[in-house]
Amino acid sequence: MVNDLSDRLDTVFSALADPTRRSILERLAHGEASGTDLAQPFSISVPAISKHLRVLEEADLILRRKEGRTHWFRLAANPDSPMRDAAAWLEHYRQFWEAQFDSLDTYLQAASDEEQDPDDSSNISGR
Amino acid sequence: MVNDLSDRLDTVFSALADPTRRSILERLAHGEASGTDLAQPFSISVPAISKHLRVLEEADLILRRKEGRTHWFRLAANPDSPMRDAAAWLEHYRQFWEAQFDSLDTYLQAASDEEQDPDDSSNISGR
DNA sequence: CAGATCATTAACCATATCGTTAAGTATAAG
DNA sequence: CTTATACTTAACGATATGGTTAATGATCTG
Repeated sequence: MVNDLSDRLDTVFSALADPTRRSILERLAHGEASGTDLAQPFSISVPAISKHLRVLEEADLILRRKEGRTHWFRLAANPDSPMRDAAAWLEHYRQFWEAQFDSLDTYLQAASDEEQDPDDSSNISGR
Repeated sequence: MVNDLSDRLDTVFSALADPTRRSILERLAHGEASGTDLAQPFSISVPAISKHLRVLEEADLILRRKEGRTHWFRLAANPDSPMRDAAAWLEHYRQFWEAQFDSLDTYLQAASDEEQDPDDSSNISGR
């Protein structure tokens, strides 16, 4: 099990860096599915899917339940899902990215406001 | 240059799956820095840093500006940054994860009034 | 029991990744 | 011109990743 935040981020980002694994997660967002269900849409072999499922499971992104010979998989939704760590990490940068993206707009808006509203001395940056 | 969404997600998630690269991005969030600046905090060799910078650059996460012999790097903040794709992808799942984490009655309530959480200020999805 | 089904593990291969050291390129400074 | 500085490229090695086929395990079904 992965405990350190940086290790968790490594693990979750690399788990998400594969299109087959992202597809599997998308499928699981619609509900629990068996290994066969999950393998069906792909042209790769069943063992390859099995390995992807293992990667997702070890990243704590999915959970496995065995019922007879069938393995059922579902998204691991819990308060310390590594997905939250990833989302939090990205969110931090999203704010930066949007601030940068908005800066020209904001500048132009501030410049035009200044003509009508000279009282604007506030700092735009939130961080 | 990476164009397909799935390829962009592959590229950005794998770029983010390395702690050194995430550290570099964190450093660059504070402002532009030279290669030397960026290499300084790490115990790895300068060529190793150079490679990480190339990976981030090719993922369109950073931009390079050459001034004499010095290379200056900054975060690539633009409307179609792949970081946005990554954030949007995760955001979709974050909602699912939080919905699952919330209690059953919250789920039932959400199902009955079928409205968005007014507290949710992080909707960045363009779709 | 015998065979079919669901899935994993083993063994292998090709390619990618992350690091190294050594050499090369380009620019600045003495 | 010579040397120092900033950085990249080349060549290499160890390990990881993503796929394959073949074999194995475990459970259901006739």
